[in-house]
Amino acid sequence: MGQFSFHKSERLKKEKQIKELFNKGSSFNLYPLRVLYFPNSASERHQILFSVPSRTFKKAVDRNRLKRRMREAYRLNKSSLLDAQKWMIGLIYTARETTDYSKIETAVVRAIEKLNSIPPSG
RNA sequence: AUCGCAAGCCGUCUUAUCGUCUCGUCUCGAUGCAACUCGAGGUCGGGAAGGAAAGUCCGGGCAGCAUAGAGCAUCGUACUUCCUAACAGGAAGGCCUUGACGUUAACCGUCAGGGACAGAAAGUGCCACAGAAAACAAACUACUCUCGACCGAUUUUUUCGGGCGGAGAAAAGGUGAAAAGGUGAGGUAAGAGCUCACCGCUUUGAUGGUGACAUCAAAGGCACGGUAAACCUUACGAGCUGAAAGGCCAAAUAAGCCCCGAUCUUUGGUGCGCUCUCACCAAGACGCGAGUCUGUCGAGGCGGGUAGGCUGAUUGAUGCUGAUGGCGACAUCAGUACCAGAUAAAUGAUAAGAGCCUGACGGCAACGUUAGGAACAGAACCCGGCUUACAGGCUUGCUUUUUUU
RNA sequence: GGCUCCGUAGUACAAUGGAUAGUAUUUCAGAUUCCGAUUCUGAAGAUACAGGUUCGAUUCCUGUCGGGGCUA
Repeated sequence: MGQFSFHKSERLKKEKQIKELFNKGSSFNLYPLRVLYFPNSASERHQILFSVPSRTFKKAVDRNRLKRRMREAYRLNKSSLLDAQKWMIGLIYTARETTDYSKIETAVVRAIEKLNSIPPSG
């Protein structure tokens, strides 16, 4: 598996895991994103989900484009995420207007740096 | 050539690097006698959003449930004929209507639009304000005198005027969206379809047309205001629920408790929203009885458990090309193609170039340089329509202005 | 994905098809007060949008736009 690939198994799909992430996970804001994280016990890999609220973006085209940009930024930068702790990560787009790819990429890079600075729990 | 309108069609492309989904193929691994099974992968090959994928406004396919018959209710549709699997869709036609042009006193004709276009002489309701009156036509004002008595003038008779009573008639009355056939002539005390001509209306008949309807003729004499996108009537149609439907596999099962209702025979219940017919079903004990207990059936709640995968699901009323039939929507036949299949949801990111559009500069022009822009919008079981959004381009028709022959 | 309901002043609600769209509150101005509050007087402010039916539409019909609710 190449270092820039992004396979299905790296996505967070099970409803139980998603509920666990939203109920027990910690979070921080990093414009234009909000990052949720929680230690992952079910998988050997980091797993991530991307979300754009339909309340703020009514057209499906806009939602899909933002999710694709977030996913692309994570795919190209995920190799810098340390493997000491396996995380479940949720990236939620909270800004009210669309932003271009470069701004999303810098936000994702800073989010990964912040996750690396968190010490692994027990 | 230019400006606008309508209809139809198209609605960016190429390359490089990294990456996603899917089908095939190959390699490796697992189980194994063997694999058609499962998993991982590849310098492998093919494919991957739209004209509206949107809104969810109609109609079907497909699936499950329900289904004894009749009537009613409810919902929908509404000029005619045809197309279609079906439709509130489409085609052709009829009628009404708006505008322009032609000719004119009009009728009429041509062209371009619009029309939810059954029934108002089956019944009910409503018609504000204004107006005499708003719906069985009657009252009021005004009108007339073949009438009556009275008063005044003249005063012999007669004649004139006035109000009162009576009779006639429904023509006039500033309103209003709408005023009870219209115009003209006759007629009359005054008038009136009272009579006549033309127009309109109604009825009947004939002819043409599949039909909506049209044309012609005769008769009736004016009754019949508008509103059905008010209730309603008539005709026709409709069982309900939607892929979170449904099927298979795996996993997990849980009894129990509470509460309400029904239940034992001249009655009650169930069966389709209601009624009728019809069919089917319906316990024991105690007690005179009311009722109580046990049981059965049904609805709800508490409690406890599972919510993962496969299928449905991408070959179809399918697309393209041609021929034939039809005014046309469309149909038939032949050939050819396989063209997304995701499921916390796949098409992206970066860079370069070509073409397109706009502005600026240079140039007579072709064109060049430079800066910017590229719409509406993302499949979610599948089709046929409708509606709405849309940068830019192409074709056809009509129109405005201008030039040449 | 499917079903369903609703759009009236800044806000919460009214209004048989009949014209000036009403009530409360809010805002503004004035009066009262030494200054405020309260109170009084006056003013401003709306039928989501576009068509149609009707003499006349907030109301009836159709289509857009927006919002809410339900649904394993």
